[in-house]
Amino acid sequence: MSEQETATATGYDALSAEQKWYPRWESAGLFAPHDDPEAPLYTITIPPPNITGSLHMGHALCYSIQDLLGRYHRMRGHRVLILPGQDHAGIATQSLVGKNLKKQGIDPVAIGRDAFIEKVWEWRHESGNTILEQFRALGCAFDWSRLRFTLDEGYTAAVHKVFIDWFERGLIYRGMRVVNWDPILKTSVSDIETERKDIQGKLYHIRYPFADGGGEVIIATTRPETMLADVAVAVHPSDKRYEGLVGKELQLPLTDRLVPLISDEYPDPEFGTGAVKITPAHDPNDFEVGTRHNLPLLRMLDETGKVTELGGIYAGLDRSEARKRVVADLEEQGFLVKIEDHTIPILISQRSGEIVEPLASEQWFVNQRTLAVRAIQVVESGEIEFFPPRFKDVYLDWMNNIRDWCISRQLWWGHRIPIYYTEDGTPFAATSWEEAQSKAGEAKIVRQEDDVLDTWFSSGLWPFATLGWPESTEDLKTFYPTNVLVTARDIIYLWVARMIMMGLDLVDEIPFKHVYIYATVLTKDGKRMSKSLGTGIDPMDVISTKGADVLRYTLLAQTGTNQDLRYSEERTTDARNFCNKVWNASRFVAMNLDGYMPGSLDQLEDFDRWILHRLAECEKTVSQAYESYEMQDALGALYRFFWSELCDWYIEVSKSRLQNPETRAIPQRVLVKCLHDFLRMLHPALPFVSEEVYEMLPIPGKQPFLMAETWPSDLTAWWDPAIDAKIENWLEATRGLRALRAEFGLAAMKSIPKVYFEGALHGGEKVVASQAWVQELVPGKPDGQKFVSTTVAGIDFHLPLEGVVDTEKELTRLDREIAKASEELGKLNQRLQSPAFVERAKPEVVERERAAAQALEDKIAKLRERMALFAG
RNA sequence: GCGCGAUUAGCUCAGCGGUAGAGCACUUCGUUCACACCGAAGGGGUCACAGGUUCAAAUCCUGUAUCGCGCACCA
Repeated sequence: MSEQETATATGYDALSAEQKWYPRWESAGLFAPHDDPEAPLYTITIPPPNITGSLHMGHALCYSIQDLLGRYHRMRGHRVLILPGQDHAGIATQSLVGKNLKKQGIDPVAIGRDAFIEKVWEWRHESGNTILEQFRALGCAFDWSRLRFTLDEGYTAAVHKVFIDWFERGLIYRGMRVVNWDPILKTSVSDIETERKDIQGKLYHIRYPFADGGGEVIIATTRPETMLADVAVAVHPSDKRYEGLVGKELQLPLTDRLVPLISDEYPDPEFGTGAVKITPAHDPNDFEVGTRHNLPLLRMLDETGKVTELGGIYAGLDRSEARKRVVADLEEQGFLVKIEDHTIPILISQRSGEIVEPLASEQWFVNQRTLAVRAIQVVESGEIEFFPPRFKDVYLDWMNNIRDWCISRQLWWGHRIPIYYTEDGTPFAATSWEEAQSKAGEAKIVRQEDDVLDTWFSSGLWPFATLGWPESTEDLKTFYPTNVLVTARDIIYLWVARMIMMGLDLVDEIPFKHVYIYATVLTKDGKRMSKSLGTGIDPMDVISTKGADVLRYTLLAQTGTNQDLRYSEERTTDARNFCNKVWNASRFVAMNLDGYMPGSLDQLEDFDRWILHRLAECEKTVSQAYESYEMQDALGALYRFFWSELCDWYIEVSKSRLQNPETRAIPQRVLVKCLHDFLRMLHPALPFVSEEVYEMLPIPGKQPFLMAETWPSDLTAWWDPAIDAKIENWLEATRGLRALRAEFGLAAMKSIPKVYFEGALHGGEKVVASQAWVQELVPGKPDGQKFVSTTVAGIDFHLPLEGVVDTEKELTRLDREIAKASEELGKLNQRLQSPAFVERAKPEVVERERAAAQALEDKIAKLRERMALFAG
C-alpha cells in the first residue's frame, strides 16, 4: 500500500505539533516535582534501560504507561517524581564494545582491563544515550535533572556499602558451585541471559565394568565426554537391580580411575538403567550428590570449553571434538552399548549464541533465604500489591523456593567486587585498598578480586540508590517508598524480587506499593516480535512517520491486565483517525465561538444536561481506569464520549443554536467545558494532540500548558440519570426514523417536509425532527395519503410518501418485522409462562419482561393493522 | 508433570448471572458550509466442546480440546 501521508488542509499534522511541545514543557520546568509539602506524593523510578538499548515495542508500552501515570497524578495535584536512569548492563555493553574494538583491529584482552574500561566509558558517552532521546520523542515527562546511572559515583558507593555490609553479616560468601558458563564470553551468566531450547540429541549408553571383573553397570548420558570427570555412579537405594553392589568399585573407561557405585535418592529408577554417572563439576544435580557423598570435584573442561589436563590424551580438544573422539574410542574399545535419539533441553547464552556449559567454578553468592522472609510477608499481607493479582502467586512461589544467588561475573565492565585478599587468600571487604589494608591489620593485602557484580545486584538498589541512599538525602526521605513499579513479567524474579528484598533489608521499607506487570507486545499474528526473524516493528519508525500519540494510543488502547496485545499497522490508522477527529471537532468549536463569553452554566436545555452527564460518566470511568491500570477502559471511554456522544449528537444538535446569536451562549460554554475536561482526561494518554488542541481554545482560567492543568473536579454535580434516560429515548426515536427513511431510499440529510407521530416525545420533537432531517414533526396520522410507519421507543412514526408506494416492498418489510417481533415475543412468553420464573426471579426482572412482552404485542398489532391497510 | 492465561461477528477485543456489544473490515446510500482520517443505514455470532448448578449461563462449577506463557524434570 502506498501510504500517501500528505496532510490535507483540514487534517491534523501530528509531526509538527509533536516537535513543538516537548521542549516547551521542558523549559517550563514541568518535569520536576513541585515543592508543595502538603501535596500527596507520587514517585516512580523507571526501570533503567541498558545503555546499549534502543527503543522496542515493549519499552514503548512500558514507558508510555509510566508517563501516563505521571501526567495523570501531576494533574491530580500530586508531587510527582518520575526518575529516569540507565543500567550499565555488564555483559551486553562489554561484548558490544569488545566487538567494536575488534572491528577496529584492537584486541580487547591485549589492551588490558583499565584501557578497556576507558574505551567503554568513551563509548558510553558517545552512544549510550540513544534510548533517552527516544523517551523524549515518545513524550515522556521524566525529571531529567535527577537522571541516574548504575555506575555513577554515588550509586557505586551504595553498591559497595551493600556488598560490604552483607559480606560482614555472612550473607555473601564465596564458593565452588556449578553455574551457567558461557565459554565464549568466559563468564557465568544468569538464567535470564539464557534461552531454553530443546534440541535433537543422542543418549549414549555406556558400559562401566566392575573393577573386580564381576559384571558391569550401564549408564546413560547425553554428554559422554564429561565421563572423563566422573567420580562415581549412583543408583537409587530402592533399586533392586543393584542390591548388594553398592560400595563396589567401577573401572572408568578410557581412564585409569576407579569410581565407587553409590546409593543416592537422586537417580530415577524408571529412567534408563537407573544408574547415573556422577560428574559434580559439570552438572548441578551431580554437584549436590557429590557434596552429600564427599566426592572429589574434577574438571574436564576449562573456562574456554577445552578439555583440561585431566582428559589425558583428549586434553586441549574443544568440547564437541572431545565428544566425537570419546564416543569413537568407547565404541572401539567395546564400552559403547547403544546410541538412541533423545530430545535434550539446553541453554543458549543470549549474548554469544553459544550452548551454556554447566561448570563448577569459584563464585560469589548471596544467601537470600533470610532476606526472603520479609519479602514474602509484605506481599502476602498486601502491603505490596501486584497488578494483575495473579502475579502474586508467581512471585510467592519463587520466593518460597528461593536459592542462593550467584552475583559474580567474570567481566571487566561493572562494579568490581570490593574484596581484597591477603597473601594467604583471606578476603576483606572494603571500599578501597587502604581500608582493606587497615582491616587486615598485620597481613598484607596483595590483590583485589577480579570479578564484577551481576548487573542485577546494582539494579536491585534502584528505587533508593537513585534517591541518594545510603546518604539520608531529602529526596530519599521525601520520595521513598515509590508508588509503582511498571515492568515486564519475565524479570519478576531477577529484579522485582531483589528490589523488594534489598529495599526491606537496607532501607527497612518496601520499595514500591504496586507492581504493575504490563502485556507483552506481539506481532499481528500473535507471535513474539523477533529481531532475527525481522518481525519486530521499530517504534521510532512509527513515531517519526505517524507520531508518538499514534503509537501511544495503539498500545495503550489495548492494554490493561491482559497478558499479551497484538500490534498491527491497521490499528495505528484507528489512532490517527481519532487524533484527527479530536483536532477537527475542536477546530469546529473554535470556529463557532463568535461572541463567546465565559460564564455560568445555567438555563441549560436537556441536551446540554445530557452531554454534561455523559462527561461526568466518562470522567468516572477514566479516573477509575487510570488508577487501576486499565488503560484500555480509559481510552475506550474517551473515544466513545468524544466521537459517539459529543461529535455524533451534541455538536450536531447544537449547530442550529450556535448559528443564532440569541441562543449560542450556552452551547458555546457547554462545548468549551466538554472540550476542556475531555482534553485534560486525554492528556495523560495522548499528550501532544491534547496540548495542541488546548492551545487553540479560549478556555476560562487557561494555563500556559494543558500539562500544567488540574484534573476536572466538579463533574459529579452534573450526574443526572433521569435526563440521560430521556435523551436516550430521543436518540432511539431518531435512529428509528432515520432507518425508516433509509429503507425507502430517502437519502440521509435530505430534508423531507413532514412526518407524523403518535406517542410521547416529551419535548424531543425539535431535536428528533432536525436530526432525522424532517422539517416538521406533527402529531397524529396523515390523512388520505399513502404512508409507511415504524414503531420505536414507544412512538409511532408515519412517513407520508409522495407518488406510488411500492406495496410489495412494504408488505415484505412489515412481514419481516412481524416475524422478528413474534420470535422475540415467543421467547419472552415462554419465560413468563413458566411458574418457576415468575415465582423465583427477582420481581423487577419479571416486571421488565412483562412490559417488554406487552410492548411487543402492541407493536405486532400495529404492524398487522398496517399490513391489512396495504393489502386492502 | 504442575500452574497461569486465552478461546465471543471476517479481524482485534470488551462484556463475566437476566433478550449477544465495540472498533476495524464488508454492503448500500451520501461531494451536507469541522472532519471522506467523514456521515447515514445495513448484513454478519448455536459466545471452543461436553456435562453440571440455577427460574435463567457467554457469564458460576467440573471435565475435554486447541493456542500461548511460566515453573519443575529430563542421567
